Amino acid sequence: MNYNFDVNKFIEDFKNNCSRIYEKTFFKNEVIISYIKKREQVCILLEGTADLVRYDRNGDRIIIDHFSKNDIFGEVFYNITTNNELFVEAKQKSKVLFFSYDIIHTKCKSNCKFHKELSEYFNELVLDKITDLNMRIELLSKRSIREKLLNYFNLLSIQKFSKSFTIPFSLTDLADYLSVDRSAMMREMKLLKEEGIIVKTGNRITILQH
Amino acid sequence: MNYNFDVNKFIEDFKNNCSRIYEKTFFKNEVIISYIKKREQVCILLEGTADLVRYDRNGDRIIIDHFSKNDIFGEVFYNITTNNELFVEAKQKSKVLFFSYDIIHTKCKSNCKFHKELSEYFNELVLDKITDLNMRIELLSKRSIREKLLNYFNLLSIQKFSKSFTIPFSLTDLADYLSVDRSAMMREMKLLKEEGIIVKTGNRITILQH
DNA sequence: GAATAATTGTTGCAAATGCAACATAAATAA
DNA sequence: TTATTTATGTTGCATTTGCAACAATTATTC
Repeated sequence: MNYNFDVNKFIEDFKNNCSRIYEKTFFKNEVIISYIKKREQVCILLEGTADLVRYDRNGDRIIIDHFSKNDIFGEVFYNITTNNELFVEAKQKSKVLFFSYDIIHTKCKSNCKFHKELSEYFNELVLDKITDLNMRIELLSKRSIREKLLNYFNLLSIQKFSKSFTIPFSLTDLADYLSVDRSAMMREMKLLKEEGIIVKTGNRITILQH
Repeated sequence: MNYNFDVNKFIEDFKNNCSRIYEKTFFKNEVIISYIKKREQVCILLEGTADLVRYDRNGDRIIIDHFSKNDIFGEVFYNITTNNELFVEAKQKSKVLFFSYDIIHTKCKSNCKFHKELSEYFNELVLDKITDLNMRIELLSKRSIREKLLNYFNLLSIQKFSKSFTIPFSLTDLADYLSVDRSAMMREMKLLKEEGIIVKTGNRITILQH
């Protein structure tokens, strides 16, 4: 998406002027942020990919969200009610922008223009986030593994403007994302292949009919 | 939740001053808004309850979201990609505030203070919305009907500050909301009762252990 | 480059879920 | 009030899904 907004220039200016925003790089499997009650940190993913993960009391891992460039995350968007740890983990080398939620809608002392820009940019990102979450809810609402897969493939296809695409997860992670058993998901993929609905070579999928 | 903000007074002032915002009352089963691509309507539910509903290509009804007082909804939050109609339906007599998304972040000609207030209030509501959506995603991620029910009951219990509460849905709708078969859900509720985990009389639940 | 770890792929079997069909109770309309 | 619709509650059976255990392939580390 194009926000008509030069993030990198903006960040440089902001960092020079504001000092309440900072950037950090993370490597694969590092924890970017662990959600803590009452703090109000917000992050924007500038580069890389990351997952919001929880291990629930059965030991099941849930991938609650999957982030890529320009996605926002942080504890402001979450009501922390249980004790189960909730954290965002880098899936590859990632650059992340950190700031506190309150700087977005309050002016800084110097009344700098960067706050205004961040605020506007942030609003766009928030709308995108809500849209993504709604799509994910529809995905999880599908009643069968088959429907979840087909729906997910369809979303990727629309995103990539093509009937062929690579799944941006490992299949193990995809199963956690769709909230189904991995082996059952593999079985269903096999059936979809056998029925001529998709072509699958490794993590690359082509939709033939839908 | 308390936003330290007098919505009703605000609305009166706004309607008198701005004319780009209006309020309407709906009765049970009436369609409040049908989501249309490219339009950018936003609604705030002032009174009553309503559901965001879709019928998918299998004829299954999905309750994508359930709204009560102060919830926001509208097509800005949705990417309309399929042809399946998507609409919000009043579940009881409801009062709804309508306006276009663009009025929130642009000043009106008279530079009135209401825009500023609406903008601030709106930001609070947006955060709440994201929090709700995230909770719902976790709920739908639960791997079994039992886990979904217990998780949902737990949320209600926290919301109502009590181990006893009334389910704000019909059980038929709750099944659609949790995205499970109604009879299977009833069976699971029965088991939870028999195992002494909950007490259930009609739509009233008491959690005994969890 | 060999050893180790992680991911993909497969299958039998048990358990959970959905489907269908129905009975009963409650709410709504005539 | 009575009739009609809608919601709740129940059960047998078929299907789907999850679990467990393993083989094969691909990445990663030493």
